[in-house]
Amino acid sequence: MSKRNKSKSDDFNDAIELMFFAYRDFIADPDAILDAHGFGRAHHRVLHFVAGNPGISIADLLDILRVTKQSLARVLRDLIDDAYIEQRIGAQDRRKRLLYLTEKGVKLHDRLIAPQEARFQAVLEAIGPQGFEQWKKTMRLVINAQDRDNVERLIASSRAARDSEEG
Amino acid sequence: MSKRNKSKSDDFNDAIELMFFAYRDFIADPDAILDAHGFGRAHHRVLHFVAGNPGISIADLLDILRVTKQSLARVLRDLIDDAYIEQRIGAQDRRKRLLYLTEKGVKLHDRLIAPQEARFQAVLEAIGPQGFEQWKKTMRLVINAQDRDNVERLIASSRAARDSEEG
DNA sequence: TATTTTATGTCAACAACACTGACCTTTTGG
DNA sequence: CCAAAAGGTCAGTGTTGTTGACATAAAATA
Repeated sequence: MSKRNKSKSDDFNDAIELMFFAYRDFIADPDAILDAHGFGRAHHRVLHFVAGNPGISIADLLDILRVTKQSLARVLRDLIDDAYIEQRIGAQDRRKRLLYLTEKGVKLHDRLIAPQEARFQAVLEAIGPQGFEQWKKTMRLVINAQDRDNVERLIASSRAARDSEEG
Repeated sequence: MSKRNKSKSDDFNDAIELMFFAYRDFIADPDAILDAHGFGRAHHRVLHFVAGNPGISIADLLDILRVTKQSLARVLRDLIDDAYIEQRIGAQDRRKRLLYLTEKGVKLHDRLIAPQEARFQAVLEAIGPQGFEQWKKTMRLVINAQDRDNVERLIASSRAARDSEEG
């Protein structure tokens, strides 16, 4: 018997490669749409998290994206100049610039997530609701333990934002 | 009953955000190690796929990474100059430059994947072997349908490469 | 009220990593 | 012999990230 059994290190290597390839395809979808607008992935990320967290402050957005404010400023400037995002001065704290998608911004964001939703629709159809829930549960475990609570809160708040629009 | 049920669009948005955050943490692990060597993520990707596919040609590596040869050339030059990777002229086709990790390259690659293996070790312990297999099955479905066979072949060949070293 | 801190904006320089386009050599295969 | 394939390289460009420094307005505090 020279044939080796499947080892743990095999399993983990599979997982590492699956993360790479799955993310590569997942993120490649919206690129063509972005290109047509002269935008990049950085713009996409900003649109997405402003969509999910309307009224978010610059500081909070920086925390999510984990980039410097100079880096954020560039893409945010593009999005504001082209009227995809608007800033409103905070009511309680007038130092804060609260970010909202404009109607135009909502439309672009919808177009960007459409192929990603379609991708997961196909996954859901293939494995069923239970399997899909299992997968999400597992993905949560891939996230750093100390970040999980924050991510849960973010996901919950973006649900709430979507509910109040669609509902 | 003003409370909305959980909708499909909620599920998909969860999935999209989980992909973002899981990948962010997953990929952040090796960065500190890379920094110490003056390398970046591009170097990591090259090391990883040469490790999994010893003797791979430039063209095949370009197919996997989906970058231009000019982009690959830069990081490959760094890795060859610092003796992490060596090139051998193809025996059958002398035009080909087959890539192999040196001993030094193997060591660096081992250090880079260690935190990622540890991450998935923790996931495996939390959900068990069955759940882990389910997760991998689902991740395969996230990959573009037309790419799945290629990815399967790649994963299989990197298993074989590891087996012949460790076994 | 005076001072400090916070939130944000902005300028400049730089680096990593991707791109396009062009051109070159070596080797293979018809 | 000659076209095609595999690879290397040079030059220029763009996106996205970084540091560091400095500015302003508003809030918080002494």
